[in-house]
Amino acid sequence: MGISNFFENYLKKDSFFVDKSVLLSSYMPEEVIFRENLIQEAANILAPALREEKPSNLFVYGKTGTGKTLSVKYLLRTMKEIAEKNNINIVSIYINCKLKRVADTEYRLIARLIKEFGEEVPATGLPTDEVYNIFYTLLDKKKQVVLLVLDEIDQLTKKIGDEILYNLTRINAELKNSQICLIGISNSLIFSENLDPRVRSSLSEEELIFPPYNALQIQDILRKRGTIAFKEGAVEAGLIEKCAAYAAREHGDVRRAIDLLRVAGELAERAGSQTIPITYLDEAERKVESDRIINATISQPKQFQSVLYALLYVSPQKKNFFTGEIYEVYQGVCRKCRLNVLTQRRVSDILAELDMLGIINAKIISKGRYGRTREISLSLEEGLERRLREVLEKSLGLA
DNA sequence: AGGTATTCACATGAAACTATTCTCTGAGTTAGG
DNA sequence: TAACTCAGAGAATAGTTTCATGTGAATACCTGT
Repeated sequence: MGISNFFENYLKKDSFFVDKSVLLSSYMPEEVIFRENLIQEAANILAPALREEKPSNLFVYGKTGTGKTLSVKYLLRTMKEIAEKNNINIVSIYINCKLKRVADTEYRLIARLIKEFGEEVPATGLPTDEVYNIFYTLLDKKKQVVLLVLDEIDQLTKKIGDEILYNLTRINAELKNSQICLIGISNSLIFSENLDPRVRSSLSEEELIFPPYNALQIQDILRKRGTIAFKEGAVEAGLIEKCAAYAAREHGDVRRAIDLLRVAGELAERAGSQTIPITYLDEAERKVESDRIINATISQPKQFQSVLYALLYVSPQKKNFFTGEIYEVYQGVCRKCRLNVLTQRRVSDILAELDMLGIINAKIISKGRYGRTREISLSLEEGLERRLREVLEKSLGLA
């Protein structure tokens, strides 16, 4: 009874959210503000595609949340509209190379491309060059310009090297009808430095760098989205400013700022408030962070989790630990939950991964005569640490 | 004292291995004509 | 004889092991004063 009452009330209670989707990362605004110049430049580069000529390959650099993906998608969308209106055959394909089990290997990337052309290819079992051949013939069936966007391309090469990129750049030579133009998006500014020179030169014929937004720009963006997302007057004075300041502090990441605003809204709504007070921002920040860590953790394999559990297990007693110490504890954890014990080599890698994910802080230090190791410290909030421990105990089947 | 050589406890890299999931191929089997 | 079945070969992938090499600075060991 209580529950159905709750739902009734929930429906009646009018929310200050008008359109929450505006604050999700999937949202595509009508206009991309503060990026007009860069978009114009990119447009100049890609425009030949409208004349069915191959544009130069383009590379887009910039930190997370600087509007790279959004701008490129926006540009492609407009180009597509124009192309359709004028009966020009342009195919644009957007692929995020980071997506696990979708496009994070050579085989899967090509398989994904084939799928974009409407054919299916099995997830495994076929030799890679077979898949390449299918892709070639598919691509060359009719005359067209293909704009291929590879987002987070640095992740791809980090994982499997730059051979695919080399193959992709060479495709054009083999095609009779079609032309393929690569647009790479990378978070890392130094990405192309450790690339095969041949690939580098042909891949980054043109480059664009997206600088971070400053606090004022972030404010404007937040305000713009806020007015669509919330009812008027829902946002308390200073909220946007503080939210922007938080994000600007971290290299001007707008995505983060928008997340923060949304979560603060959700928290306020849940608390039954009519407006979003500034005070919710801190909690929102904490929630965003802990959700990120919990999610990252539960999607990892058991062995990974037990290493983390070992860390959490000793953390109340000490502040800093070394790899060797953790390995000792980890072995105990494995025995308890009947996992086979991995080598120290592997555990070392797992610790490095935990560092990458920002769950632990690890620094390689030399203790002189007493060797060289990682100095690890756990800097999680009390509440999160407890929650994480519970999650892990459950997942590992510990009482 | 000042200089250098060792040495520790791992880090980091590369290659190879394992288990799983999947395809393709072709031999053997079946059933209908 | 065409259709079907099913085992075996071969791929891709994630996670791991094995082997090999690298490394920063506290200490041990000199050396000449």
